[in-house]
Amino acid sequence: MIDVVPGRTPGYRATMKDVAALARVSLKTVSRVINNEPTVNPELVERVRRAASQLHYQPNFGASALRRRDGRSSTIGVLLEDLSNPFSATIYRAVEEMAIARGVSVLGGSFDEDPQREHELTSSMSRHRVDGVIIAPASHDHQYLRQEQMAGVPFVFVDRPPHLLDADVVLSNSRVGSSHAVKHLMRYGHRRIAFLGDLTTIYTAEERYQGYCEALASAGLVLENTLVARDLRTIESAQVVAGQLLDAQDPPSAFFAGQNLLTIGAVRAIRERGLQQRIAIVGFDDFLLADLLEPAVTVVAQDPISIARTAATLLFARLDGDDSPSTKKIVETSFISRGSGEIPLSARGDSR
Amino acid sequence: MIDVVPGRTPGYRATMKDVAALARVSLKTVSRVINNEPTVNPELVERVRRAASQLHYQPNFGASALRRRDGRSSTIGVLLEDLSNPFSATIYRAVEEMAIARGVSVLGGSFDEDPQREHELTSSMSRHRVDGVIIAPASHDHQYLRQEQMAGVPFVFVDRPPHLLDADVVLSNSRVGSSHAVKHLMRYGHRRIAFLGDLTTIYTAEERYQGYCEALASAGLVLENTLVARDLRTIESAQVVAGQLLDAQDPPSAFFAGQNLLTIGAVRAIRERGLQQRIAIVGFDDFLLADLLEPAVTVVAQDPISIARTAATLLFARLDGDDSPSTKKIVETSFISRGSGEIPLSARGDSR
DNA sequence: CTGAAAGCGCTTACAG
DNA sequence: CTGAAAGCGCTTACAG
Repeated sequence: MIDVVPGRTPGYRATMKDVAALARVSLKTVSRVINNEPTVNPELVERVRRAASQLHYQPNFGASALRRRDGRSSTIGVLLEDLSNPFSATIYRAVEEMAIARGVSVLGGSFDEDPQREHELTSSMSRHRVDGVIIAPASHDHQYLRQEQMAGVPFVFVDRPPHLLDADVVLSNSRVGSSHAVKHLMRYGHRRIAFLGDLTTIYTAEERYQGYCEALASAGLVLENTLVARDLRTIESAQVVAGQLLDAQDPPSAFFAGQNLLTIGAVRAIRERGLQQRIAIVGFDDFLLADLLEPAVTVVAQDPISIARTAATLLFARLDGDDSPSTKKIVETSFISRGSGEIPLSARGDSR
Repeated sequence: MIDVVPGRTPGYRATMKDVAALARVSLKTVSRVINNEPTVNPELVERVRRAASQLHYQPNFGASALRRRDGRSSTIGVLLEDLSNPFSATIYRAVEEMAIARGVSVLGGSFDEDPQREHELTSSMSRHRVDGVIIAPASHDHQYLRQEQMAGVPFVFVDRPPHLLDADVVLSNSRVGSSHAVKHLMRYGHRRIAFLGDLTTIYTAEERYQGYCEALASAGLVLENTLVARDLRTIESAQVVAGQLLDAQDPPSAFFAGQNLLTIGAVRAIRERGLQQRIAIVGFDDFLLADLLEPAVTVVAQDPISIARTAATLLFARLDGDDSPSTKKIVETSFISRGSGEIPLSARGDSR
């Protein structure tokens, strides 16, 4: 008798009206109780709660948002490169944590570096009337988001900056971290340092390449194009290309890999050739088990949790009314020496 | 003049009414065009589209769902253990792919094995009126979801079955996969095989333990409690416990680890002691780089993509009206021999 | 402290 | 093929 409401067909959901009827109060009183307005007679509150519970009443966020002044949907969008890669997944999870604490749900999406998909997903977010968006964009022209911004939806960019749009952004210091890594290799005597990079269209991939170039330039080294391979995306492609470099006439003595899958690919190529004690490598982005390989892999580590928290803090501040000028936050990278980056040049050829 | 609508303050969004006024048609005609109803004069279609585009009109899903007969929000919930772990993230991503193809957005959430959080997040999904839910539950009593089901919201369980609720479920064959793994170790002569397991409250952790027990029983071996460690969650805890086992009087000659973090912890403990060529180990769940360790790690691999696709296919079939009895799908595991599971018993102590 | 009326943006059900 | 009216579930704005 408590669970079953007679005369209701399956598919039925209780509404405020039903709760009001059962509690013998007006709709508006139910609304007050559900929204915890303090000015309701405790006895009525009790009656309404009992009725709501009996009918398993769940408020309809959509209907409430429709009429509300602020129109808030209690939903944000988190649109990243690929939620199945650890960097994106960690960011998503850290944002989720802060969102939940505010009673906000998260609509997640992955772009896979496809600008078309970015348009579709942001458009979908707009139709769902999300309250705000955290985005690691795939495209390079974000003017189209202007309308959403003007409609009051804050955007916080992560990992990659907005182009032709004024918005908050949280970035890793990719260039400095990369430059530092390459200088580190040079300190161990390396001069022929190969660079493996992701798609040139990706902001961070370009930054990491620039860091590599700057480090070479600072040592008066000439950039050698034969040692640079870009537009690599997968372990396999990096493995093939690194292998070709190692098999060439004048191979590199060290690698700097601009992304963790590329690092792994290069490590595979090096090990295939039994060169793991002779060829140095530093990777951008840490990865699980990097410390268990032999030698353990030296990396430039990002801090995705800090990036996510910074971004979510910015977003929620905007939602709470902060209308100060847009800001750009830089999250520093850290350098983790583990062995593979500390193989000196002289080791090359030693016991071949 | 195209981007700016005079007299509109920031925060303004065009509605169908605005589009109708600009296109000089009725609201209903705009609705027809937006919903691609075929019975509209092409000239009016054109006028409406132009007006919608000029005003940057984006339909309001919430308002539309409110009035619609089916009440569909074009949203599903995907609630998993932890979206930042690779198993959950892969499932999420594969579901996302299928959802996008249907124009459905995904609300994601993580339970972290907390039943309280499961209640909060499912309740939140209900208030958002999601059309369906894919869930890897943390709790063991799902009667409370009955109301949502009756309201027409299909639930598909993944990785863990529903309890006290009739719903579709997609599971890995954990028990068989585990039993196979342990028998594999026995084939290499091992008799003292340690088990490392996750929380006993987790369905799959229990199944894997049962598989371990069955394999021992099938060989007439007695289960030795000193070789069993459960309720382990992290790399660190597994590393400590595995280390204690290895340092004990009569240490195991092999490990079966019921989860990838536990496998990694055990591998660390084994390597700390320089025993990697003497102690065998098989892990449940594959992980990136398992093949690059020395020896490479033998695992029972799950197929999260297949689990996700099976679950999403079931869910969307339900949304399309399938009301056949609930089904239980089993996704087989596969065994990947890489070396660590093929270390024979005789190797123990050889060169210590 | 409580409630009746209007309206959020849209679709339904109907009339022309 | 097109449109005016009603209503989805709720909150606002107001009156008592």
